[in-house]
Amino acid sequence: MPRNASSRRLAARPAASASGYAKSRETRARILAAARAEASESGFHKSSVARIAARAGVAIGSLNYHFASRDELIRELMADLMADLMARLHAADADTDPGADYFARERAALLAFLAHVREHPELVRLADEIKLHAPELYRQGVARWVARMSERLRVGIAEGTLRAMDDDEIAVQAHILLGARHFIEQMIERRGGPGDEAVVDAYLGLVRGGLARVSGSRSGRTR
Amino acid sequence: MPRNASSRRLAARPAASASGYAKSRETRARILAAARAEASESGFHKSSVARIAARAGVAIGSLNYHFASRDELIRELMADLMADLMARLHAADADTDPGADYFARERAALLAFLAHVREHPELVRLADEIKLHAPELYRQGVARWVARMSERLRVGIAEGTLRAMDDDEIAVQAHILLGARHFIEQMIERRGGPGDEAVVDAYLGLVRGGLARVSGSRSGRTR
Amino acid sequence: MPRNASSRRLAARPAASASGYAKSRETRARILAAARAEASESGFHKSSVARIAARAGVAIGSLNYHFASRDELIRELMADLMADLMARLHAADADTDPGADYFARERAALLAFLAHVREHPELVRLADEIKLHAPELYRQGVARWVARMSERLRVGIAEGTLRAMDDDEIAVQAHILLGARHFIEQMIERRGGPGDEAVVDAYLGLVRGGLARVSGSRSGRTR
Amino acid sequence: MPRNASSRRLAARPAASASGYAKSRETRARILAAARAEASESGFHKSSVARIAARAGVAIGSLNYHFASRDELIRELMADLMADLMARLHAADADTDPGADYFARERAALLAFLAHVREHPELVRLADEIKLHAPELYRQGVARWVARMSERLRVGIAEGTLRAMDDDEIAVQAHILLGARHFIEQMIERRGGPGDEAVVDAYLGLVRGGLARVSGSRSGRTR
DNA sequence: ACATACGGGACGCCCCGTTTAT
DNA sequence: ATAAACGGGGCGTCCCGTATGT
Repeated sequence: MPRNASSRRLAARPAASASGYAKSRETRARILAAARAEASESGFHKSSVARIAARAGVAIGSLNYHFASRDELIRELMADLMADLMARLHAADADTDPGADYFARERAALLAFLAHVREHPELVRLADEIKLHAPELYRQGVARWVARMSERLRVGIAEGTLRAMDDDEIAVQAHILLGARHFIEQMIERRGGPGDEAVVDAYLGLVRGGLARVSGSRSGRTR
Repeated sequence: MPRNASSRRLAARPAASASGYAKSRETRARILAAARAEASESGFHKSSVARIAARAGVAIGSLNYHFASRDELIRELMADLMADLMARLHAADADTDPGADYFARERAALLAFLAHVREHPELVRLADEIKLHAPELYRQGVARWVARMSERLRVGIAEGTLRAMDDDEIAVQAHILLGARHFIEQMIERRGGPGDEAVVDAYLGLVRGGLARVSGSRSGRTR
Repeated sequence: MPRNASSRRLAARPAASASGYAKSRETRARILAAARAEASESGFHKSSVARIAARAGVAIGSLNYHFASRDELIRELMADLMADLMARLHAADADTDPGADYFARERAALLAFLAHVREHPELVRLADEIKLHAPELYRQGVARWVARMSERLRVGIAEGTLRAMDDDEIAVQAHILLGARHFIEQMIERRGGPGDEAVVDAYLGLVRGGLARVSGSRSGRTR
Repeated sequence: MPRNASSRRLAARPAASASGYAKSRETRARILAAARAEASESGFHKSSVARIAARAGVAIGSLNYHFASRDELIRELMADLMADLMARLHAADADTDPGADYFARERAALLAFLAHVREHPELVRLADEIKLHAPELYRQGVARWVARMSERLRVGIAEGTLRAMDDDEIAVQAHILLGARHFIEQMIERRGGPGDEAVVDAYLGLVRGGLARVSGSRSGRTR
């Protein structure tokens, strides 16, 4: 009587990668693209396999052929998205003028990042969903991001732009800077608020010199 | 969150508030409590009315009697949670020594907040879920939070602890500080990382004096 | 992400019996009747909940309200069928003339049983399916059946119609007689074969005197 | 068993037998073996083509290449199993001492049969499944079995061990004996019951002399 | 008024046997 | 002989509306 008793995993499914068949890869890609489109519109958790299949123009069974389950598909999609996001940040860093100092580099990267987010506003929501539904994946992305930022902080210190910090403080600051960025996304959604540049400059003002009033007789704001 | 868009209105239901009947209020409260418990364990979107009813020990129909729909119940629950969170932050602020300066007050409030989050770790996840499923609600909470923090920044400026800022910059800084807090939650989840105090102090170090190396004749880290 | 992770059992469902609501009982009965009709036509394993619901004239959701799952419904149906079958056999026994001897009683009961099977030919198939899909249930039925037949064998011995047997042999003989009955069902399906009475008499001939040739002039059990 | 009734015929497929290609025959055999293993573990109706293919280590399409459909594969498998079972019984008969009388021969054959069933307990269940899903096949097997047993009854009569019977009674008795065997399988599953020999002897006791009490000096059939 | 019992469908996912392309 | 794609159901879950007490 038990209908789902055994549930042994079925073997047959493509080698998950590098299947020699061009068509297969293309279909797989089409499915992933459709899933991404769906998720962008309605979020991951609303993306039913039926809708994804319909949008991809394939039969529902094909999803099951290429992905063991909806979860696996969604998870792969999430991983892809995180990877894209990381790659994008990477690229933003790489484009910055190597002659500039830490703050200038940071400014350029930040603006590039904001521009990207503006072009793909769904990314913010999707990232939040990843945080919710696949925390490890999200944590992983954060870890990589933090590692990268820590590295840049170290460069800033080495070149004399930033004050000295030990490793622990570097890690903490990297996290905090990330948090700030995280919220910048939100802030720029406000209609009619200050533009990207004003926001970024305010942020960099904080990072550069803090908020404390400079004591002593004269000014000397660092900038 | 909205599960189906129809939402035809139905006739009889209690005046939604201030029903004079004690039993009714109690049942309503039991349902909300059960829903909160469910959501804490499995998140809002997994909290089915059936499970909530079972946990509350009432019939499934009672939910529909007291709340027009699952969505309305969830929404009310979310609002409650946000209110609680705000109240908590309020309280944290109120407890701080009024004689201290901005940074000292901020430190105390931040530690109190972290302690609260540590005691109720589900709050972080639930807040994220609210952000996802009821963005306006979340935005609302953020707005209040930012307003509060802006006010405190102004106090700090007035008392001479913080440097002068115009309204726009105050708003931006308030958002950024919020973002930092937001991420602090994440960071303290790291096993074996630095303790709460170290994190908070690093954060305050950034806020106080920034990260730039202090040029000029003498060093003088601001701290 | 996991969709079916927890699967905690949901509370709400009728008290399974003696619900005060007449309508409920009737619906439940209608569902069971529809399921029985379906199973009679196509067997248990082909009876989909959709078809049963359609035949019963209720919505699919109602099945789930009255029965936790298809399995539970089918199982209850199987139990009912076994109970019916047992009751039928009981009745057949009860109807027999108490003055007759063991063989006469057995003959009457057997013919009654065969008549019942002829009227409800699906019973045989369904019993086989029960044996396959719910062996414990089947075993249970067999146990009761054997107990009953053992009792009758004892009566036959006590009244002097049957030879003496110890308990072990009684049990074995009861099983064997059951097996014979079991096959009688098959045999009478043969088109154009001997009629029920001939079959039963041949069977009783075996049970009475065995197949061994009566050696010598008089009796002489071969053994 | 028939899963969908369409069964449109398709073109190319091996000549179904005697394909000259060694590899082909071997693959076919591997598939059948895998199917038999699957069925032994989980029964025919749970044996999905996917699982069979996985177990056989061939692509899922190969099944359809070698067998027109799942049904055909299962059917062939069932036929094989029945043939094996018949062969086994044949062998059991052949091994018996030709000098012995009917009862002794029967005893030996029965014990051999029981031993075989004990070694391959899945056979009972599979036979039941065949009965359910492919009744004609089962009927066929039964017919052959009965023919064989009738033949042996005739031999027993001819040699003077059994009493005289006309053809009809022989057929009926053969069926009944078969039924008894059928149930013996069940009985020996009982834990702690009497051993095989005791069961067989009780059975033969019944067959030999019946259950009626031998009255007085002379016979006195009760009826 | 309050609470419950009952019934109704709409999806959701996944599995299955099969047919086209390679 | 395989890989890839197909579409049909299967079952379970869910939220809601209505009828029915109390």
